[in-house]
Amino acid sequence: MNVEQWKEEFFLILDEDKMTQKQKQILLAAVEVFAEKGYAGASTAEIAKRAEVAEGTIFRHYRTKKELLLSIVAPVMAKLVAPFLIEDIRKILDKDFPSYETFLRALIINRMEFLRRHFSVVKIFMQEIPFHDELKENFRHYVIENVLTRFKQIVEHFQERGELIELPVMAIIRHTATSIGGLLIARFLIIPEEEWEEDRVIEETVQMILYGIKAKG
Amino acid sequence: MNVEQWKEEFFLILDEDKMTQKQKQILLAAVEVFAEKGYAGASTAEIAKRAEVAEGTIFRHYRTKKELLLSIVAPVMAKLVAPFLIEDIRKILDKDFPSYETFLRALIINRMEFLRRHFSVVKIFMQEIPFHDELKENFRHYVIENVLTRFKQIVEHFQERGELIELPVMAIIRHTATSIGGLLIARFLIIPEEEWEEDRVIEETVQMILYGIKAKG
DNA sequence: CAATTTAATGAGTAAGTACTCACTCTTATT
DNA sequence: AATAAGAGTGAGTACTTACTCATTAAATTG
Repeated sequence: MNVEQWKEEFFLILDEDKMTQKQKQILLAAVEVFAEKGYAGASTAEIAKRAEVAEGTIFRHYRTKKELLLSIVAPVMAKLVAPFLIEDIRKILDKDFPSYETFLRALIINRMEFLRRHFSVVKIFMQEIPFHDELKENFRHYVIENVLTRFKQIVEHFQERGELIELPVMAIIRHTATSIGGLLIARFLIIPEEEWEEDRVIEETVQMILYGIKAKG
Repeated sequence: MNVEQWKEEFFLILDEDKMTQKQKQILLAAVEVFAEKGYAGASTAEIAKRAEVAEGTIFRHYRTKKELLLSIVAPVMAKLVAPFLIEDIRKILDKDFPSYETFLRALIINRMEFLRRHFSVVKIFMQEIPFHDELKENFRHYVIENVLTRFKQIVEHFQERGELIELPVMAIIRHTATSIGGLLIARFLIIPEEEWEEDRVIEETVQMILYGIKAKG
């Protein structure tokens, strides 16, 4: 995966201007090593070496190794829920998303773009979640508070309009999220080297989510 | 999660009889610590302590820490693909699985039972896959060789019979696996404490996979 | 340009780390 | 009961770990 690809975007999330050159090198190297070996398996010595920086410099900017991890992961996690941060989702519905299908398509494209930019950091985040209570807590708060409540509104909206079946809202959300997540994992984690016709697989996925895989008639 | 629950089954996979009492304690403790802190974050000192065994005893039975990890993970991985190991899947189809729906339902129930028994070890396995090439290689071989080829046969079979839509086989497999995986992750990882009406959510999942979430008419 | 703050260094430290080994204890075999 | 073989031990080893601190270099300010 190409470092250059997400580098700029990554520093747009942090406030890059207030960082020294060496600090940027440290973050870049840390992302690399954390993604490769995991937090526990990564040594500050190696991060320093790859950043071409003295080990002490790391601890001038980050008091502990864990603080370094959080400074990488936290801002990306904040952006992870971005598409659900819209103040009043109901104003967006019908206008921008006249159907669940339109919404679905936009969501998939949006999340694909996000992962293309921040894959390394998201990978670190997912790898480390089981071992750090701060991450777990933070994630639960973000997801439940923002994503889940908005997502519920959306599903209920289209259920009221008769476009979605009357299964439990959580079941529909789970199935939608799961199907999109599966596509993203296949695309970026399992077989990233394959030539993906993204437009086609997105359409296939939308179709399967909405109409299932059973033949009609 | 309940240790007692999977303990017996776990030792059925290994050949328990040829192990000493202390060796069993070591394995049990290792599973516990690996699941909690990850491989790199787990120290042999702590494993020994929890197993109530001297640290040297661990290395009497396992030459390295990694050998200990593999001895836990390998046999469970072998069983992971069990439902697809049937010699000739075509003999099973139509007789035991007259429809994809029947097959789906059986698969979900089977995998749920499996996870209920081996959740800790599967968790370790999934946590460590990114960091150990042996695991990655082994998994790829098992999955591609066994699961994928059989699964392809099954999907093609029901496509020929006109029960499944004519999307690419891999797309259908991905969507099926993804939907089941999502259910299992929600059930055992994200909200295991919730009271799950398993029969109901299984039926919901089967329905959504086959018919989607769009209302008819 | 001098003064002061801030960034960067790398040798040093105490607390781990996985693993070894000479030894003892237990169990099975003759 | 004597012998052999394996299981279990825990102090010891060489090495790595995250983190500190006195010192030097660079940048910022009056």
